[in-house]
Formats: sequence, C-alpha cells, structure tokens
Amino acid sequence: MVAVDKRIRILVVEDEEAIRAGLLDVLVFHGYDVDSAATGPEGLDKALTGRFGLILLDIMLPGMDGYEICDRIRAVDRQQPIIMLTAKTADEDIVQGLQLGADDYVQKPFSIQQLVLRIEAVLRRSQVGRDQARLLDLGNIQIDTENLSGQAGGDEIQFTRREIELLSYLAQHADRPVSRDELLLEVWGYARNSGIETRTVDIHIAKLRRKIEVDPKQPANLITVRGAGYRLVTRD
Amino acid sequence: MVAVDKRIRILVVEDEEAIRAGLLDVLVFHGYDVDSAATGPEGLDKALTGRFGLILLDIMLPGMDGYEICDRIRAVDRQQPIIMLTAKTADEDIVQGLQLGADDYVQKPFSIQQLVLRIEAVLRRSQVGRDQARLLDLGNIQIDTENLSGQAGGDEIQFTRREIELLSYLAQHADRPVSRDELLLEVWGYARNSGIETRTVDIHIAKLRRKIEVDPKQPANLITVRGAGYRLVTRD
DNA sequence: GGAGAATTTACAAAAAGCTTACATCCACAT
DNA sequence: ATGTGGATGTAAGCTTTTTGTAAATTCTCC
Repeated sequence: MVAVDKRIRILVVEDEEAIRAGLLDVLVFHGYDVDSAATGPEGLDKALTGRFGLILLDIMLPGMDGYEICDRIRAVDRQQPIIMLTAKTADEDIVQGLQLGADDYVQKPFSIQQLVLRIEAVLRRSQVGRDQARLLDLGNIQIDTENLSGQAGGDEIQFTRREIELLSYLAQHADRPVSRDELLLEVWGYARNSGIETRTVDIHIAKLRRKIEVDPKQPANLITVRGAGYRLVTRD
Repeated sequence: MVAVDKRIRILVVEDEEAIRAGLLDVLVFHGYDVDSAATGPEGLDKALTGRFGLILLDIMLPGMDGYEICDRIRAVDRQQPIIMLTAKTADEDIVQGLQLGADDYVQKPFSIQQLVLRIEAVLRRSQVGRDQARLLDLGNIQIDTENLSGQAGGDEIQFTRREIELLSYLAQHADRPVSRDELLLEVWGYARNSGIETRTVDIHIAKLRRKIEVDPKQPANLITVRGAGYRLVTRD
C-alpha cells in the first residue's frame, strides 16, 4: 500500500496465540517490523526497552491489563503512539470510558483493512507532529472527536462541532493559555485584531464547562487566565 | 491490500476425506490456489496465519466446531470472507440463526455448480472493496441483503435495494458517524462536494427508521449526529 | 402503461451559533 | 478597605444552519 523505506517497528501485546499470530502475519505483510509479547509484564518491558513506532495493546492480558501498561508507558514517553484493541463486551460502557488514554482504539472484531487504516493514520499523525489526536483524555472525561461524543462516569455526552474544534485546539496547546484572538483566528477563522467585539468564545467556553466540568463554577480543566485567554489542563 | 498474486487462495476446512479431496479438485480446476485442513484447530491456525481470499468452513469438525472457528477468525478480521457448509438438519431455524456470522452458507448436499456460484458471488463482493456481507445482524433485527428482507421479532420486513445498500454501508462503518457526502459518494455514486443540494439521504434514513426502529421518533440504532452525519449502532 | 421506488420540492421543526445586555469578578490605585 | 475600570460570565432572544417529513414528481423495470 505505502512504500516504507525505513521500516517502522510495531509491538503487538496480545495473549491469544491465534490472534497474535494473525496480527504478526498481517503487519509483516504490510511491511512493518514486528515484535510481540504475550503477557502484560512482558509487554511493558519490551515497550519500555525497545523503540517502537507504534504499540498495539490488547486490554485483557495476563499479569497486567492494557490500561495500566498504557499509563506506565505514557509516564515515561508521552508521545509514544498506542492503539488499544478492545473487546466488545457486555459492560461496554465501562470499556468505552476507559479505553481512552491511547491515541486511538479499534474494537474487536475488526477488519484488517480498518486496522491498517488506523495504524497509518496514527503513524502519520505522530510523524507530522502533534496533529489533533482522535481521543482526548481530560482525566474525568474522555472525548472522541470523531464521534463528537464523550464519556464521563458512564454518561455519554454529545458535543457540537464547534465545541470539539475549540476543545481540540486547546488540547493541542494544552497547559498554555490561548488568547481569544488566537482562538477566533484558528477555530473560527476570523482575521486577527479585526476589531470585532464578540463574546462568542466566552459563550462556547461556558458551554464546554457545563459539559466537561464537575463544577462549572470552579473549573478544573478549562481555566481562565485573566488577560491572556483560556488554558486547558490535561490529566489530573 | 496489495494483490501480489492473481490467484485467489481458498482454505477448505473439512474433516471428511472424500469431500475434502473432491472440493480440492474442483477448486483447483476452477483456477484457485487451495489449502486444506482436516481438524478444527488446524483450520483455525491456517486461517489466521495464511492469507485467504475465502474460507470454506464445515460446521461439524473434530476439535473445534465451525461456529467457534468462524468467531475466532472474525475476532481478528471481520472482513474475511467465509462460507459455511451446513448439514440440513431438522431445526433449520436454529441453524439459520447461528450461521449469521458467515458471509454466506451452502447446505449439504450441494451441487458443485451451486457452490462455485456462491464462491464467485462472495469473492466478487469482497473484491469490490466494499464487501457487503450477505447477512447483517443489528441485534434486534437480522437482515438478509440478498433477499432484501429482514426479521424482527417474528415479523418479516421488506426493504428496497437502496435501503439495503445504505444500511450495508452504515453497517460496515458501524459506530462511526458517516456524513451525507460520504453516503452520496459511496452509496449513490455522486461526486463529493458536487454542490448538489438534496434531501435524498435524509428521506431514506427516515424510511429505514420506520422499518427498523421500535420508535422511529427516538431512534436507537440509526442515530443522527448533528453536523457529522448518521451513525448506526450495533448492539449484540 | 402502470406499480412501486427514488428523488425533488417545499415547508416545518429543531438545534446550534451569535449578539446584545447586563451582572460579576478581579487587580490595582487610592 | 474600598472604589474603579477593564475583563469575564452568562441569560435571553434572534439568526442561521441543519434535519425531518409529507406530498408531488420523475424514474425504472416489467
């Protein structure tokens, strides 16, 4: 599909023999360099010692589950691209809510085609720089920018496109205050310093706060930096 | 994704020596590359490690039955074309219900001619790229795309061609909102951004809702994602 | 040529976005 | 502390965009 001159290394962490073997085969066929691990601890060890362009992480694993592995990898390398492989189980909500923290996820059963597409998308994003990730994890809420939806404590929340765009932009520049002018330019496409006097940004910030903050009156994630703009705090 | 070899590889999983040998002969004669397995585990192993354009799967197998093999293949690759070979039993309904999960099924005893026709049909569908499986399972309703019919709680529902095509496309991209543009392109074949102003998609969505939703006013399966398109929810 | 299907038209309803208006908050000078 | 002015929060109403759907029209396949 894509000519890969420098081979990209992918780590597959999956305990089911058959699935692991299948994935290895497919990935090698697509020109990737592949390593694998069958247990949680082994996966974490390889993830931390090896240098992988991408890690495919099953959630149900012996020894240590995928969420923990993901967290511990992220603790060391925040940029490490990770795709979670999630089973579509009965307690879908829980899975849904927790499966974030990764760059993307693929639900089992998945088509090879879909998996490869997602892999390429994640790799592309990680190489270009930090483009907007599909999944945003704000600690108490997880957001799927593709579905315009989010999960907070089992509840599903719907967002509008503007809200997602605003949130994505803030997330891309997390922990730094972003001015209204910059937001108007980057999210709304208005010319900078156009003299336009509008409260639009504030209104949208307020709407977002009502959706993502536990106590909108005392924002924990979407912080006002007086005179400078707004700052999004990621991770608690 | 990349066609390395023109010849299509078919895996035959069948324990009865005579039938297996016969199938091999016929398929080779028709120009396919054929591999075979005589037991369930062997079949699963080959299915997952080899790359087959199609898998013919007997149901009664030593070691592991065809349903389980099918499920486990699908756990890795949802798109893998699979045809089940089923014996004609008394309780046909049960068989009917269970054999969803395969792309198609052929009842034994079958004629060679019929089998080859089915094989070609499945391969054609899978090669066009958008491989619409013949059978769709939306949880509360099962749809046979070939008969343009569906079953919901004992009632039979008739669909039109467009409705099925629309539903199939949404099913292939389940749980993700699909835009009108994409639907117009993929289902209707209109050019994207053609500036065409049409409510056709909406109309068909409305018709589908009336057929598949318990309460069309409050859709549970065919969800509107404002500003993004429509999303089909598959609940099993 | 007719029946059912697909599409367009036309309008209603709903949701999102934006502006206005005013309340409130905060930093700072007094 | 206290007043002050600029910055921020937000309710209410208006505008625009998007979606739902009935009805009329066109298309298509026997």
